Amino acid sequence: MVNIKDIAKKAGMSPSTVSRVVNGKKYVNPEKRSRILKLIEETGYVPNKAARSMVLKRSFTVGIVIPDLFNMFQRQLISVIERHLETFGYHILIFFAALDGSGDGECLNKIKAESLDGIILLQEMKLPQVAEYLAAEKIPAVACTVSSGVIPCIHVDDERAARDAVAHLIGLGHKKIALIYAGGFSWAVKRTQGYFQALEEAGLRADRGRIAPSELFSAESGLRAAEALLSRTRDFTAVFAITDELAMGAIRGLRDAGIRVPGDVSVVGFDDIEASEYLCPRLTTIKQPIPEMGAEAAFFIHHRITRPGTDLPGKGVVPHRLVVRESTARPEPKKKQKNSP
Amino acid sequence: MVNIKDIAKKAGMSPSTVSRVVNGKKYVNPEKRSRILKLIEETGYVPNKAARSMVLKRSFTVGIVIPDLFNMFQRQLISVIERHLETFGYHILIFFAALDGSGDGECLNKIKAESLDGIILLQEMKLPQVAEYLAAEKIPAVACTVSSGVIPCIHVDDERAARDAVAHLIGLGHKKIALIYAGGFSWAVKRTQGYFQALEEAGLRADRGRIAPSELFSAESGLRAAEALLSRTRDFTAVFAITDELAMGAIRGLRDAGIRVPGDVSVVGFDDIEASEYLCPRLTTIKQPIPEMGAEAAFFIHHRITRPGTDLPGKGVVPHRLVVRESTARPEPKKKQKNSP
DNA sequence: ATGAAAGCGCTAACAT
DNA sequence: ATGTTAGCGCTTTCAT
Repeated sequence: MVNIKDIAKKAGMSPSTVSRVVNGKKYVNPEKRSRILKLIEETGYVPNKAARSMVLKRSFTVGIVIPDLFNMFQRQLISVIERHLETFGYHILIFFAALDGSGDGECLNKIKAESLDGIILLQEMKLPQVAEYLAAEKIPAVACTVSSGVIPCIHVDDERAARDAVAHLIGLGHKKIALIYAGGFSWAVKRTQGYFQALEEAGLRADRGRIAPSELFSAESGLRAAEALLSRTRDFTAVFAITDELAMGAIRGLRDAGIRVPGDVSVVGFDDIEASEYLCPRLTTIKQPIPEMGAEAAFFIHHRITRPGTDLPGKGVVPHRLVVRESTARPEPKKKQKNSP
Repeated sequence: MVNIKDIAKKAGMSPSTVSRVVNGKKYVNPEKRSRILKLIEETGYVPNKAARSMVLKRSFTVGIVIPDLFNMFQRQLISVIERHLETFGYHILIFFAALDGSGDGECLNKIKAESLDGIILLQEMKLPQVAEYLAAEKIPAVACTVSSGVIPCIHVDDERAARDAVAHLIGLGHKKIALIYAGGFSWAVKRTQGYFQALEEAGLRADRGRIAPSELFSAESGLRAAEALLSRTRDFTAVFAITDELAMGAIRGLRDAGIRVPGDVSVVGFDDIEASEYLCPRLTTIKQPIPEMGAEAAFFIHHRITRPGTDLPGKGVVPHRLVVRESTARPEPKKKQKNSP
């Protein structure tokens, strides 16, 4: 690999001069500059990042911590963040952390070793040392969708959004609304709280039998949850799944059981992932503005790196939106037709 | 940030000793070792990666080059690769490259700056310099699903698989089979070739009017392609889409036009992404063994890094499999019922 | 405007 | 078994 000394030697100048050229500093003779530039071009020289980051004490990379089992929404979000960060000239290092926090310590060590310029959390780190380290080293951090102590967070109002989703169902006339949820994230508990609130506000009581826990956040897991729910009761006309992926599995489970969606049962999801629009029926859901969230997270980190001390503009709460598609409808007047004749 | 000298000073020893402990070398007094270990524990010391990689001339990171517009299949693949590489102790640096190769040069520079230990290509780099650089620097490289000159590649036999997919349709009795495709990748052209071959083998002639190009590989783009196809002709009973995502959009387009799938038109995809099983109807498709492919790519890179000179075992061709689900069926006997009465 | 020299944190000869 | 030293590639004073 060609290095700065090689260039200097070929140009008959010192490494300092080459460095100045590379970094666009002033005080260098235009002729020499162009000669060096040509040499760089010819040799394909690129400064070694490790050396650079060692002396500069900046790594030009920002870390993203994500759950090891990340769902589609998170995947989309990561992709957006990466693209933006890339634009700002950062590299992205991905750190996987177990959902249960068991790998937090190890993850922290990896983070420490990198001397990151900034970090974005898509995963809640339970380990207090993480926040402590970040604070002590003054490493800019933002969380996105997850809350992590004092670290600023970009997110929708999950509780309110979930309430909106369930309220939509109630508004349609549903009274018996099932819930499919999974745990492990603060947003997940907020969403289930939103469900209960909506019920309460409407004077409906939550029936424990209609609450179906899912082990993970995968579609398959949602399918299992729906099956379990169905094996227990069929006395509901709507389902709120706290993520689209869960809803995706739930719809499958419902249909497999011969239940029409939304004919017999309406389904609402949360996230609005790409696939939701291609399900059948198209999924009614809460849209999280992924592009905005990702852009904001990336921008904020960049801003804090280049101009430290800046605060997150506003509270970091981005607007959600109920997207009504085809998976929700009014409940059918009477299920048992014995009244009609 | 605490460094090796700090530890050495606190322990009253030299940095070398600390280094030996950290790297698990022999020849260090057990007592001193444990004292140092305790210090490391207390201070939370972690060796600086930049410094380490500078002297070792290894970065402990492998790069993954992916298309800037990566599809769901690629996303799943990346995720598998990352997990495996992580297991081997590598960090993963993601490089985005434009589909058209316009960013290849810039991308190469970034790669150069990193002194990567290895690189995995999920994107075809058109720029010859990339392969040259990799060869010159003896940086292990594997491609996955894409072919890139002499770089070994892990992939299914795309042409044959596509042929199998279309042959399945033909076997069902279909004679008028449409194609939805997009370009930019060698696998994409192989798949379309497979389509033509299957037709030819069956003595069917390919009708240009039934070939629908899609701009991108997104579901939305597939939807558009289906709409365009439909606006031109309805004279087909089956569709082969060269990716599941395209198929996903195509099914949507078909259904929106009041066409039943598979009642009126059968659809086959390619990839078998997660969502395929949750579509309606469940998508019949060619399964690429993502877990195996990812594992193999990661393993190969690790092997080449640790024991250079090793060759890719076999040709790197992994088996595909036709997964028959619900989106394909025999064509209905006669569309126009004027014959039946 | 340019070069010499120091130093970033670490490892690996080389001494001892 | 342990310490001393040099050096990885770069940037940055500090001289000149």
